[in-house]
Amino acid sequence: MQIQARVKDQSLISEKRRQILEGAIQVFKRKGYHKATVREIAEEAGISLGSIYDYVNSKDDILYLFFDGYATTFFEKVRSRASKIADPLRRLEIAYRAFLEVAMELEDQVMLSYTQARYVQKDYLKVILRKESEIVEHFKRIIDELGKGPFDPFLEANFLVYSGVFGVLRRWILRPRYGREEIIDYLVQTQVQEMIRRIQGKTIRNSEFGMRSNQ
Amino acid sequence: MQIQARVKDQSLISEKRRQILEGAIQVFKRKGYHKATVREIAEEAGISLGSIYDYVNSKDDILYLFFDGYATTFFEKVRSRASKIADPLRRLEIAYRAFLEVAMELEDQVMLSYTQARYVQKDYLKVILRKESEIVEHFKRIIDELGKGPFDPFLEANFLVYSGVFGVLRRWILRPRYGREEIIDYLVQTQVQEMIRRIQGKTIRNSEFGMRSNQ
Amino acid sequence: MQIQARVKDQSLISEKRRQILEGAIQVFKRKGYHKATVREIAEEAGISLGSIYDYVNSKDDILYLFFDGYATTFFEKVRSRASKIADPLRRLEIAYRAFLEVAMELEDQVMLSYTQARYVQKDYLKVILRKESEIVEHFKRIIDELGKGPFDPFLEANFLVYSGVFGVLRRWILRPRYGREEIIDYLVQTQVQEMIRRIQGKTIRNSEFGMRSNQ
Amino acid sequence: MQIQARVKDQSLISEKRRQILEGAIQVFKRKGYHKATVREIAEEAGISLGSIYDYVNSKDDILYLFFDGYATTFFEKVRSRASKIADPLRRLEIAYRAFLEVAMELEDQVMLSYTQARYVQKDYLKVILRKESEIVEHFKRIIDELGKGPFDPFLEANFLVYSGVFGVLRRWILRPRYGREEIIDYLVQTQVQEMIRRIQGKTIRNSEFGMRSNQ
DNA sequence: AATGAATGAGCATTCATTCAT
DNA sequence: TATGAATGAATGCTCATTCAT
Repeated sequence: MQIQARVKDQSLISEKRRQILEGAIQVFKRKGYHKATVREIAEEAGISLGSIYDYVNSKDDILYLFFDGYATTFFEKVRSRASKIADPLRRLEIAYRAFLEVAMELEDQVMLSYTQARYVQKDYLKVILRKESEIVEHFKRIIDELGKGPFDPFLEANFLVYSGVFGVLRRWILRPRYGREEIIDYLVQTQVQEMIRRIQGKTIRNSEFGMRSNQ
Repeated sequence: MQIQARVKDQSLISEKRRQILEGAIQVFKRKGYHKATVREIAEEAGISLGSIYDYVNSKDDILYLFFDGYATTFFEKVRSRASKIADPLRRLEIAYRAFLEVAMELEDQVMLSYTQARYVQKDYLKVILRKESEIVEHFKRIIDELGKGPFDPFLEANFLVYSGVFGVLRRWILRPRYGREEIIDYLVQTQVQEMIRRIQGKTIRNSEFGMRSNQ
Repeated sequence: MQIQARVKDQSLISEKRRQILEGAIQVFKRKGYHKATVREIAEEAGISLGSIYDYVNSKDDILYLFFDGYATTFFEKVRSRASKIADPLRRLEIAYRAFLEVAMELEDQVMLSYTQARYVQKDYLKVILRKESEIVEHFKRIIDELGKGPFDPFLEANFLVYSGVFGVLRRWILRPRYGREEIIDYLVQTQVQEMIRRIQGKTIRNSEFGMRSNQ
Repeated sequence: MQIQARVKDQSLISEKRRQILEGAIQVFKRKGYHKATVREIAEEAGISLGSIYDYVNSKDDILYLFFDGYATTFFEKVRSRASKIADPLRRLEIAYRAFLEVAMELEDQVMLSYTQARYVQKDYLKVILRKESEIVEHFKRIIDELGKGPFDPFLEANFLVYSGVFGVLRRWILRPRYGREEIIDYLVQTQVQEMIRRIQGKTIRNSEFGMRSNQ
């Protein structure tokens, strides 16, 4: 889905749109999509109000661009941390951990994505959902390699992804009590480890499992 | 938190507010809180525009009343299905199943609750969150009775509740593929059964576990 | 100008209208005619909202009734204090002093009358102005008896009446500094005494002039 | 007290505000502040409804701007006609005459100022009253130079100013009968001349007094 | 390409008035 | 007669979008 711009220079378009999105995210974070005004976004982006419409056709477009950029970034970040480790058990853990870390890194965007999704126009929504489902597919492929378990792997993958944003979506209740790592460990052990057990009947011991992937 | 009404008759207030909320939920479902107009809510509720303001002081109040009613109803429904069964293992399963069923029953409201929560005014939000956390407490108490497990029971309870709305929040992707019962069974078995296992080290066999609680 | 009432009983009408006006004056004082709501007037009057419309046809009517009542009361009060003293010099002073005292007594109504007059409907306005001009006529007649002076007596009478509400209309600046009597004496001596001097060429000595008429 | 504008260009702001005020005064004259709608003001001002809010934050602001502009203009006009004549007797007469002429020149604004003053917001009111009291101070200073009279000079100054708008506030009754000059002469002779007499014991003969100051 | 002033459709809210009980 | 719930026209204000410069 290509958004039309009045301006021709492609590299200028990318640069300005990046600027606009940066501003928009700040404003969306503060007040959500609806209460955000284009004026405020322009100010936050350090661009003139009129100029926004040289790069975007409507306020809706900004939301779409946000989702589009977010989905792309998210997926790329997760994939870039994918390991080449052959062992599918470790691969799943590492991929999930990467997902959790990226979700926390982009927590504002994740939050926005889950609360503002319904406001993108129908035709845009499809594009976004297609992108979002790539991440589910990514996990499904890894799960498939584990072998056949008692549940449909697509369902498992969907729940895994859903579980992965628990720390972000419930942060207002979790944050004051639990540290980032605590939540990550909890999720890795209760979701990934148990998924592996139920598919392969194996229990991975803590000594070899649950180590932080970074550092 | 009491919402003032211009009208005195309490039973009339309840009745009209119910009517208003019914209309509001329809409209919120279609367009979300912000795009919903009070006019449209009035129409949908079969009440005149001006009359809405006899029962409610602002559009914000309608959102608050929705959340308040939703949280109360939800909790009551879940609690009303609580069993007197002494066995804490079965109690947890039955409570969780009840939660899942109520969430699906009230799916529109659950959905709204998760996407529109940020739009309630700050002072109202506190009241609502207090109510919502009761449900977490409810599960925490049941979990506590299982004994001491490897994770903080409040964290476990929070995740359990979060997992319980998976089927609703992801319905657009799950619905076309999986039936209600399939999702319920999946969640009961992967979340409750495995939680029990990790706390008590017991595995409940499928033959005695995972049966539908209704019928 | 007769205001129609839905109710027949004349004495009931008078009584209720008095009640309504009492409430209305309180509210008008607080917020002026426009910001006063009929609901608030009803509350203040201790009468039901709907019932107001049994005695009055519109909010405008209330304003008219206020002016009508005010003008009548004012004139009657001033006239009732008129003396039978034959000396026209003393008569003028006594009448003016009576006017000042009544204006201060009814200061809220005087104030309302001067600030809200423009909001009565055109056809009502005529009736009110006719009544108000009676008071000017009253003074003109007294002035006429003084003899022929250098200025048109109607102009003199008008200014006299205008000067008489100085203490009320400027009370926010005068009140903190000057007492009631101080203002009255100032006006009597500068307006009445000098008017007499310019008409009759006489100066009334303070010993025989400027004494308070009451007590 | 500075009113914020969305627009930056100061000279544009002045120009448009002038335009808005011009329109507002027309509408206020016709229906008073409350019945005036912003829509109507916009039309009368030849500006779009939305644009009004680029120069003003609320309808209240328009009223404030009116008062502020009026008080400033009035004072400047009066002061600009102040003479350098050393004789304080003549100075008082000339200043009063200037006041009367300005009041009649700005009669619509004077009228509005006296009837709509109560509708400005509290915090704005202070600013306006401070400005208005400058004119009283102006006269008090001139009176002070006449010497010590029987009454408090601040009280005298206040009444003088009050008397000065008689012709405007009572125009509906005076206008059909008396000309502008007739009213001016009446006020000058009865208020200023007699004030001088009572302070200095002098009578200024008509031959040297009461001549029009212009032409 | 960039700017920001101008536009007006759209919305929440108020309140005089009506009318069923 | 009295009551107060119901009605909807009217109004202040916002904000996405356009367009002249």
